[in-house]
Amino acid sequence: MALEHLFQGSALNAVDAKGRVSVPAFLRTVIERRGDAKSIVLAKHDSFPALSAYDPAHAAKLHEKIERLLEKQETDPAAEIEYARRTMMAFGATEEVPYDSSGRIILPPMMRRKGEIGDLALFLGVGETFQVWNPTLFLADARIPEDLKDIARFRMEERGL
Amino acid sequence: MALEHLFQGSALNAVDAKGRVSVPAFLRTVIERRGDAKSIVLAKHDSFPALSAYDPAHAAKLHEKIERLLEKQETDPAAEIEYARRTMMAFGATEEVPYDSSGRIILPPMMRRKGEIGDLALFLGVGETFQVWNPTLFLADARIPEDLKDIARFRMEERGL
DNA sequence: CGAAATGGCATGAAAACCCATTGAAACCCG
DNA sequence: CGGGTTTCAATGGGTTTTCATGCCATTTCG
Repeated sequence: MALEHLFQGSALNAVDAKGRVSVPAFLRTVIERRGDAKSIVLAKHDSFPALSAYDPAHAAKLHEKIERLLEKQETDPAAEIEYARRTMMAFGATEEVPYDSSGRIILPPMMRRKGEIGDLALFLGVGETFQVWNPTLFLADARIPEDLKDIARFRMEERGL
Repeated sequence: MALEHLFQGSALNAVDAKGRVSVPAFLRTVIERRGDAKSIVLAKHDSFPALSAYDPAHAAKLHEKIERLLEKQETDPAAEIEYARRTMMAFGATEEVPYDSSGRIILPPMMRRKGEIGDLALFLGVGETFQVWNPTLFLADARIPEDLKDIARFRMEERGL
């Protein structure tokens, strides 16, 4: 996977009264290089109080991965439940949201709650996916390296906060 | 298989006095991208007290899957019974229902009973298919991950329940 | 004729769309 | 290298469209 197809970088954008946020342009270009969809898939992050996001093409790959797991043990009833759980999480617990011509999505209320996003959204590219954080929670999380927090602090100062 | 052809997302819709429900628009668009039918096939879910649903074109794939299961265990007589059971379920115990111009289906009474659907229907996209749940049963099922239940709870709060 | 099924229309809320502004970054060119 | 200009990203606001759903008209069938 070439670097042009990996998500990287950070940005701090405003969430407006309608719940709209601009997806940073540098993330959109990656999305559109990885496929031709102008939308992102949002999910609750597995371990952080934040959202995990990726392009639709990546979601399709996730699906194939799950399908292959099933093929290996399709007669086992316990495996069927496990398969059901995974597909439910991968697809039921996610939302695909298109961005408009100016690159904005509307943060679905459910995702906004799950990620505890207020009126600021910190975007963080992490390779195959990117994350969306409430910057305050990011700074408060003990598991986040200090150098990364410095970046968040810088982004906040940039806008006078 | 691209994401444009996979079911994902969730919604909680009302079942009216006549047993009609709107199939969420984001599921209908997938149905109509996978074929040109404006209908869905309903079946009792294999392992959950819920309904499993898919587009008519998907029924053929289900059949192939059952065939493959049979070939793996041809010599086992119990497997033959299992095959017969699955075939009967896959085709006999299903109903195809069209949705009207406003996207509504009439939940067949039998399916409504099988899925124990009351006056609320929780739709959950899970890739190749989607599920229709009584949200109360969904919340009560020990096999469902807590993160998914949060979604159901949110959908209920959204409509003030 | 009455009850139930079905199709079409009306409404309110939410989402998609369009245009305008601002401020910063990229660019150009002497 | 510097000053001016152009481009583009982020954001605000208003308008149109779509969706879910209630309601009513029409049909169907016992």
